[in-house]
Amino acid sequence: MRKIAESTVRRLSLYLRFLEEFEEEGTATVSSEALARRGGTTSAQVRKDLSFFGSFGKRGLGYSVRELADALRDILGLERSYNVAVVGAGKIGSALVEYEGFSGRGFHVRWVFDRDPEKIGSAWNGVRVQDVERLEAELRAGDVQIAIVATTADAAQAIADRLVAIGVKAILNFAPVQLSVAHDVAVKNVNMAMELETLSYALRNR
Amino acid sequence: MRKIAESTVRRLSLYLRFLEEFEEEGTATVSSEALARRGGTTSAQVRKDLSFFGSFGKRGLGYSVRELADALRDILGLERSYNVAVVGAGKIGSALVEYEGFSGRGFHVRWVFDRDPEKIGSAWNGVRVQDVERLEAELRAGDVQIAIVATTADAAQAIADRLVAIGVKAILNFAPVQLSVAHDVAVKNVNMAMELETLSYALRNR
DNA sequence: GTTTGTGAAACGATTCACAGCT
DNA sequence: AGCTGTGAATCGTTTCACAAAC
Repeated sequence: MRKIAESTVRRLSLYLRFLEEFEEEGTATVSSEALARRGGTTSAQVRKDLSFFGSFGKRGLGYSVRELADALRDILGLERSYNVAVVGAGKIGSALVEYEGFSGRGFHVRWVFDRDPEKIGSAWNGVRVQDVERLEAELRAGDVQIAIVATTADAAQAIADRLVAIGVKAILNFAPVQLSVAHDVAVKNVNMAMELETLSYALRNR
Repeated sequence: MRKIAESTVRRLSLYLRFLEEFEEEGTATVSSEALARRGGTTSAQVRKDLSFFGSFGKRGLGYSVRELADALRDILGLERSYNVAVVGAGKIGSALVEYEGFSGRGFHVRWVFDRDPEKIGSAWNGVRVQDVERLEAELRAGDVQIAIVATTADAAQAIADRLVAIGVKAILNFAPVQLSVAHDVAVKNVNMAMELETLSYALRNR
């Protein structure tokens, strides 16, 4: 399949959210224009994004909200469900485990690891915090698809190496370091300090 | 000043982090090549990014780590400090308040607001959680530059409207909605479900 | 008449490649 | 000799504009 830009995939994910809102509102069809307005983009952009994957609309009519939402879930791989492991039971890890938006979309946190003996053994949202030493033992047996690294900066690379060795192919990294991994592993970085710095830059020029 | 791409600003922020690492390691000068390697980009990209703001290196030699770091802090607006208000004292809000990476970079959380009476009055990291009804009263008096919205999806837009009315010009939004604000207000969205969905898409094609 | 789907045009970002400085 | 700074070339993304479908 042709390579799709990251920006396109992010917009598809946005469109899906809007379609679900439309669905709740009871709207049966939408035009590319209506979707674009809600997403702060243009109708041509919406149509181009969709055109990479097929044709989902009816000319003169627009898109069936239900059908397009199903198509997007299929494109994004969201009909299946994912087993997620969180490494690092700090505040961020804890926020993620309890985050509603995950399980509703098929992302199930099955494991939480930490190295702090104070935390090991406590249960979070029904998931027991385990010693990070047991990472390999637990995850090799289980069927983990996605790992979330929410450790300190200095521990993150070593954890990533261990996750990759186990066979994890997708990592969401909250530690403020650039992880280096084999090129067939997908890494997404969320760096809150960096986000604030781009805001700082934006404020500078006002 | 010429408009700079968001992607460029994000890389500058990354370079700064690397420069600080080099500084700790005691390295006095770096080449664009060395910076590029650490950031997973190219030397030409590094030089081009910097060239938008001036010329900071010495031909044949590279960049002084100290000088370039200072220049980047200046460009990003990080020599000043920011007063930050967090709205929404859930898990995410709490993670942010205690996040080390913020105060070290001049982002000081001075206010935390919530509507839950159970939370109001408790102190977080030395900051007392206040009733969100007092948002205007508190922030008009204080000098707030950046607001972090960490409320539920349904409350976020109303909070954003109130923040903008007070004069806030920069919002970091963790609620999974697209905020609509006046065009002179900078909004950065961090949407963890969306990040996981792009990982889901990445896994699909392996 | 309305709205899609899509080549072509315009725009923007990255990479190349080299002159110029140290 | 080594590395920066930068126009020019390339590559990728977004916008335009319109023929085709309903």
